[in-house]
Amino acid sequence: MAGDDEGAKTEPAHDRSLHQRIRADLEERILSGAWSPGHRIPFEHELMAQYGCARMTVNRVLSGLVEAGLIERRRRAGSFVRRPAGQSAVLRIPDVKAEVLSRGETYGYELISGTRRKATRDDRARIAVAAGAPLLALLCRHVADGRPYALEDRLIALDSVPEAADADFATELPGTWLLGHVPWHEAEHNISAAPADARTAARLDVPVGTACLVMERRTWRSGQPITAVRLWYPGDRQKLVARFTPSTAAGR
Amino acid sequence: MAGDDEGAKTEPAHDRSLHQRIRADLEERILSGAWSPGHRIPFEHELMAQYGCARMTVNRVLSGLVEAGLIERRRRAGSFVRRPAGQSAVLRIPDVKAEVLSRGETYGYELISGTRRKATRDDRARIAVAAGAPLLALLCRHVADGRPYALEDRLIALDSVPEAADADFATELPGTWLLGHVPWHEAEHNISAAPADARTAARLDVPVGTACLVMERRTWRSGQPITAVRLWYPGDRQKLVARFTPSTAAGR
DNA sequence: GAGTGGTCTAGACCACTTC
DNA sequence: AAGTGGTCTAGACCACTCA
Repeated sequence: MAGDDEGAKTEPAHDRSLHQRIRADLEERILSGAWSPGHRIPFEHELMAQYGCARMTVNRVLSGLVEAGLIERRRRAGSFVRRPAGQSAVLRIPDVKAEVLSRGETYGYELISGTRRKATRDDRARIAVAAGAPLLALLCRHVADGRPYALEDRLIALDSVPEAADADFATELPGTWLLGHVPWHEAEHNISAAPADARTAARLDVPVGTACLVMERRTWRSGQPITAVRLWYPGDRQKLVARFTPSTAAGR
Repeated sequence: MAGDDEGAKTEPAHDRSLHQRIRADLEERILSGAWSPGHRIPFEHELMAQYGCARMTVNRVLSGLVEAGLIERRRRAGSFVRRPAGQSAVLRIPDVKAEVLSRGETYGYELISGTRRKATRDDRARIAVAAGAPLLALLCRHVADGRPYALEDRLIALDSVPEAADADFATELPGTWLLGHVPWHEAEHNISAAPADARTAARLDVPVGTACLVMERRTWRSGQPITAVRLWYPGDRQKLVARFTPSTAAGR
């Protein structure tokens, strides 16, 4: 009958749930190379027999592997180990404050300037607002252990987030404030390297021309531009991101 | 009875499957902010009633949202919209060849040097092999539309991948070759900015000191180091990565 | 104690693909 | 035509947590 079990569920609290154990089993075989790319993994009914469970259970596991990008499935043909998608990788970028704190350094923040203006031609290359739309332009410095860590150059579209005009960015991080007022959003990131110009160099307390890591992030909410931010990190000091990738993930 | 339907499945090919429609519905509400962080979304039995389906179906959707990091669930309490995890983001780095081709430029490749040596102290800072372990050190140039695009400085652990000693890296991309011979692996990435030293600048045909984007990738397979690669991109030319993130994803 | 989510079952129908 | 995966059902038991 439904809900009962013949061996599998008599010991549910052993370690993890059944589908987690099956998932781990299959992942191990794939990641270790025991099943190399192109290999056909057992059919659902075979896995049912091996693990003594219902088809829904193995199906759930296999669907998860598809979502993780580890396998692909074709009707009538079976399920196959996928080839890793090129030299691709999934990275994760923490926010600046978390980044500094995770390095065990003290974090500080200063608002250098905050001005309201109508979008210029240059602004509109960074943030897709109408010509003349009101913007808030912020320049902030992130400090780690007393030394400049990153320079933040941010535009906020006041048409999309009018409350930002009244926020006090001298005490509150713009990124944090936005998170609290614009719950979920889409973002696009762009990483490049550039030499520090005179003003940037002075604000970061590095020589002019220092190679900097520049991270640009543009943010939308339902198609409306919210903010565009450029973060300048002195590249000679320390790095930005590190992340390992057990799977291609996020492919779809 | 099982397998039959009362309204939902009479029109299965309409658009997407039922759980995909439910998922899209809920995601839209969350991403648009209609349900802001902390909001309690309907209980499973409420969603069952709303969509006229079985609990497994809504449960599958909600489990997916948990995996995507959009919601969190607590027994007895319910399911709640999560706050976006900091300013984090999931990026994706394509491999160099795909990157160049996707820009619509012609791709070229040259092996500058390939030598076999025992691991030095400097090597071991980059790749965690035993002292004196055999390494293959490769230096390659990626070319886009005839101009140097990136410089690849790679170490391969021959203990882990002995076949690499016989590969012809003058004609085959090291990254591609490794993908074909070391199916799945874990990788760690590190992005920084650095000025081009004299040799690097010459090989990239840029002035000495040009700010470069440096991407370092270290790769393991079941704990065994496979390869460590440094990619130098002239930062003044173009960028490296861009990616948008609808959800926190990959959180676990 | 009651209600939530977490998990699992034993079936079912269907679409699609390959044979 | 046969067999695969894709999806869905109507239950069930359990663990956990809150009131």
